[in-house]
Parts: sequence; structure tokens; C-alpha cells
Amino acid sequence: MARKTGSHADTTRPRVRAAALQLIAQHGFAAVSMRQIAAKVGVQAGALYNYTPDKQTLLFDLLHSHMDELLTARAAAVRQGPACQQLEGFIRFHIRWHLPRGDQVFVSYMELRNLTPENFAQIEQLRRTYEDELEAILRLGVAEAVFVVVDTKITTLALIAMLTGMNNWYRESGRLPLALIEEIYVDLARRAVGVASD
Amino acid sequence: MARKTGSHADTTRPRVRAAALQLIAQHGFAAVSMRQIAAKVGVQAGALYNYTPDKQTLLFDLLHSHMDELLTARAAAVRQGPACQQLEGFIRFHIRWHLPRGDQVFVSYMELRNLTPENFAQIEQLRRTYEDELEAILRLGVAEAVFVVVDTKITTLALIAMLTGMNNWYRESGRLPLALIEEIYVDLARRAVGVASD
DNA sequence: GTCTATATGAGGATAGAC
DNA sequence: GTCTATCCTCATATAGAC
Repeated sequence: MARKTGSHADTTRPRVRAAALQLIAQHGFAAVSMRQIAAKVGVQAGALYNYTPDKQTLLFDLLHSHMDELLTARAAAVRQGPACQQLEGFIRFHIRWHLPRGDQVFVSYMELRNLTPENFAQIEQLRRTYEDELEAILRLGVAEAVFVVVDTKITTLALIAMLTGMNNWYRESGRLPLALIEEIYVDLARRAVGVASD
Repeated sequence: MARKTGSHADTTRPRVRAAALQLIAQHGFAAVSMRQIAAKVGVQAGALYNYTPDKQTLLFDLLHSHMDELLTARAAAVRQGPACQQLEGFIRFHIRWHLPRGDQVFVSYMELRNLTPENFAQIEQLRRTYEDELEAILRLGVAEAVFVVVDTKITTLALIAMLTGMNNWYRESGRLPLALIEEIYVDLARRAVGVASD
């Protein structure tokens, strides 16, 4: 496992990212040192600078990749049919994509304030794009007269918060199976937009 | 009269807490130095140690006070009547107590991982106590057969996440008046537990 | 690409004067 | 209670050998 020198860029780069992500999720960006990350990867601190110009860029790359992957996955999902069906699809997509990515989701949410203003603005725009996906569905449902929603923006934010909050407590070893939890959240979302459950 | 040195414990202590809270909310606990806090208070770093044995204890005190104040306020609120009325009361209480305390709420949520395990356990217990307040209402509603809820614990967590998420976007200068937002959330909560809105 | 060594600065915390 | 001065540790980032 421990080789002393040589070319390992292809394997080391993802390992740097993985180590950084895990440590930042556990301790927070500001509390994690480049030395800690290097130690987890198994290299010296100086070697990290082959993969990132500085610590800030490392954080930005992690968050940017996260949002890119999320939006790419969402774009690949089915987004057709009546609003009620699309809403259910969005909820299930969100849960299935976010729950297995605890560290990424946590870091992407908690470390926003450690981005420089320029980097923050970029990430925030991507986040907004994702939220707009849900709001568009709510608007569609209102237009179809199947959703009863006072304000689509507020309801969107409330639903997103509800969904994202799952990552704070969900554990695979928990009391309820994921399938049931998913059903509960689909039901909560349907109720939130004023659609009777089936 | 403006003295440069002397006894200012009564005024300095709350100023230390206020400065720490604001800086931590803005930059994060690990990123804030004792020197920064001292500068904001207008004293030298060493003087802070008259008010806290160390930085960790300062954070713990902030979070502990926050939870104490929350639970005290909640205990003083009306908690009688049918479940439907109690639910509405809880939602309004939560919003009215949390929204004006942006920094405290943010710090209390974001800095949990920077507590020592012992300190974390204490805060977590207080948080649980608060959540149990809401779950008790849901259980009551189910017992009264006016709420239709698959799982009271999950629904409790979903509602709390929805409510706490408000702090992330609500601004006094925002698009909608607080009174309307409150109505929307009361309505969302009612729908979540399966009660038709009025 | 990784190493060792280091420049340069900031961090938490303490001691002792006033 | 606050100040100044300082100890000691640790941080990010860079330079140059291999």
C-alpha cells in the first residue's frame, strides 16, 4: 500500500477529494488542515498542491462537482406527465440521490459560508437552478388546478428543507425501511400542495 | 464616565457573548479567533479568559443558553386544548421565537459538531426534548382521530426541518409579510398531519 | 509526483504588572 | 478586570532534491 515515490495522479486525485470531503464533513472546513487531508491520503502536505492551488479551491471544487452531478442526474430523470406525477418523481429522485451522499450533502450545505463571495455566488446559482425545478412543478400543478398552493416559492423552500433535513437523521440501520420513509415523504409533499393522498 | 481599565464584568460578559455569537454565525466557530472576538468587544485577547476558561466552553455556553431559553419560552406557552389547536400554537410559537434569533439558531445548528462529545450529548438531549413537544401533539391528534399520520416521529422531524429551514431564507425585507408566511406554514403543518385547512 | 525542509504567520492560552 | 508580552503549537504555502 505505501509506496514512497512515483506517479499516481490518477488515483491520488480522487483520493484527495474523498479524504477532504470526509474530514470536512466531520470537522468542518476551517478545522481541517491540509496536513490532516494529506495524512489520510498517505502523502505529505506539499503533495496536495499538485491537485489544488489552495485550500479554498479544493472546497469550491467539491461543492461545484456536487451541484454539477446533482443537476446532471436531475436532467437525466423523467420530467414529463401531469404535475402530480412529476412531483412524486421529484421527491423520489431527491431522496434517492441525496440520502446515499451524506457527506457531500452535509458539506455542500454547511460550508457555503467558507466560500469566497465569487465562489459562493456560483454555487448559489446552481442551487437556485435545482430549486426552480421543483417550483416549476408546483406552478404547473397550480395551472392544472390540481394543486392548491398559496405561494409556490415558499412551498418550494418548505419542501426542499423538509427533504434535505432527512440527511440529518436518516440511518440505514434505522427503525423504518427506506421504502416506507420514501412513501411518507411523497405523501407529505402531496398533502403540502393540497392533493389528497391515494 | 469612560475609564480605560477597571471593573466592567457586568457589561463585558454579555458583549463577549454577543460578539462571539455574531462572528461565529458569520465565519464559523473554527474560523473565528479569540483575538477577533476580543477586537469586536474592544478588549485584548487575554481579557476574554476572565469570562470563559476556553474557547470550547464559550461555544457550549452559547448553545446551552440558546436551548435553555427555547425550552423556558416553550414551557411558558399555552399548551392546552385539542391537538389541532396545539399544533397551530406550536407552529406559531416556533416561528415567532426562532425567526428573530437568526444568529443563535444558525450557530446552534451548524456548530454542533464542534462541541466535545460530552457537550454535544447535553445539547442533543435538550434538542430532543423540544422535538418531543411536537411529537406529543401529533400523538395526541392521532389518539383523537383527527390526525392521519403514518409515523409521528418522521412527521415530527419533517415538520421541524421545514420550520427551521425558514431561517435560511426569511428576511424582514422580503416579498411577503411575516403574518402571511406564518399562515402558510400553519396550513402546511395542518395538511402534513392530514387535517383539512379551513 | 512526491518528498523534505522551511518561510511566514496566526492560533489558543498564560503570567504578571497595574 | 484589563493590559502587555510571550510561550508554544500549528497553520498554509513554497522551494528544490529525487
